[in-house]
Amino acid sequence: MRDRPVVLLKPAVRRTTLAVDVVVLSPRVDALAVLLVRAPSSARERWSLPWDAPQVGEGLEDAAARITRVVLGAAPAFFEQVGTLSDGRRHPGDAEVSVGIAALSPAGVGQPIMDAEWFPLASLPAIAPRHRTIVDHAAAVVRQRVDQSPLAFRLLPPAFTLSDLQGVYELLLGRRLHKASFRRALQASYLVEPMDEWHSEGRGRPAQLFRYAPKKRRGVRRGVRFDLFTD
Amino acid sequence: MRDRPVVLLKPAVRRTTLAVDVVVLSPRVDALAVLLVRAPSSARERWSLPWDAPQVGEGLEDAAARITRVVLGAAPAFFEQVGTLSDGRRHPGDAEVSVGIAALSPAGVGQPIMDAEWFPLASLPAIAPRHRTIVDHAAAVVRQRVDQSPLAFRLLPPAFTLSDLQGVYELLLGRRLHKASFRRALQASYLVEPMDEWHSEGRGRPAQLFRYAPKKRRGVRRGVRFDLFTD
DNA sequence: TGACATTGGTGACGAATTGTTACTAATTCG
DNA sequence: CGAATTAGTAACAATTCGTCACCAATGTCA
Repeated sequence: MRDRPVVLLKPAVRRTTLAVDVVVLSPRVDALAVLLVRAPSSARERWSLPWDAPQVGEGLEDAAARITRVVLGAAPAFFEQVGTLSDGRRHPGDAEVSVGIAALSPAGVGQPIMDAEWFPLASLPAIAPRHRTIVDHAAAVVRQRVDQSPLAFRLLPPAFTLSDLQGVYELLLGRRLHKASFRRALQASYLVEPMDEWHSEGRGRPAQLFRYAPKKRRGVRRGVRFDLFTD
Repeated sequence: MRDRPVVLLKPAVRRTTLAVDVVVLSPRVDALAVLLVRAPSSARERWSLPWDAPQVGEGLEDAAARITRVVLGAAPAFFEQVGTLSDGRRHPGDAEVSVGIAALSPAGVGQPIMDAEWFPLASLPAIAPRHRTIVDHAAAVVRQRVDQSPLAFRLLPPAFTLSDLQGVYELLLGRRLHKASFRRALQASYLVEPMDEWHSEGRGRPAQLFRYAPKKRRGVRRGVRFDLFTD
């Protein structure tokens, strides 16, 4: 055991500079995309995550919603904090502390303002080091939560086909899923309900539309799944 | 779609007051326990979470480690951020923003200082509202991550019996597990390896000691488990 | 000393779940 | 019309899971 400090803890708050950095994620063709904004020409990198300080009395998620509305024109369907950073890495506004927030937005909702653009997660331009860290955390958090939270449904419009849903899961998980298994598991979960509409996309059989409508789950308590460990 | 703002986003950092609030968790007899410190008599509640502001240049987890060392005399085995709060709820130091951090410490490590005490998670004394929120978040995060992360091993000494391990899982999950199933799943996961030591606790057959020694997992990629949804 | 209580540990079997194959259905294209 | 394409499902085999039953090694106590 280590030596005990002689003086007790005398806690005190400290003033610091704070920013909320938002990773807006949306499914694009064949990849998850992140919304970046063009930085002022004085900045070191051309692009950055949308960010701002929370206003006085404004919650962190409220700030994230406001920032997203400004750059996308629509509030995201879902938020999740992905971590608060106070390492020394560079931030575009030189904030000492950054709160990273992932915001999920369905495909086709909103329209980026002139100075904003979607970039596939796998091929981002250069951004400030702290923003890079935040994006990586956001991707990791979303991928890790995808089968514990209805995240996938937040990346789709209210009505969707099961193929759409499977496609989003495949995007998020980064691997192909087997159609029959996917549907059987979904069926058993009572998470969606069929609508009376069909969607025809040109070729092939029209697909039935579903909506996210989770029913009370029967208490399916299972044993420990060590096979789910991620690290 | 909503109206687009006429002015673009002009991001700027804002100065604010920051605190790191630590939820030190450790398994006690039959329950998870939280370490609380006695508050100055001027405070509104008698007890509070250990907290402080991070020093200049000190990372958030580093601050949590320092705070824990002061009150427990030992650094925790594991940290996890459980969320950053900027709601209006009251904080003992009136910080505008709190970073909540869960710190896991094995049973029997360290010794609380005179003004600190363990309380079972289920029967805490009155604490500031924001601290209450942070504790609840910490418990939820730990319970949710327990079968994705080797959290349980961080609540045990380096050598432990399988009954000990099962006990920690039962504490965290809040329900009994079946011995044979638990061991079979653990076996298949290659997370532990047996040592050449046995532990005799008085009555009953002595138990073999194991250590946490995760082997490379064969890529057991499975289908989506909708049955794991927590909300 | 020898039953018995207590805790550790495992084989085995039926039930449930999962991975896969192979099929049917409904549509467009040429 | 038939081929191509996408949607949807029945059914079978392989695997995993929940449980029961049992054996092993120790302390307790009559």
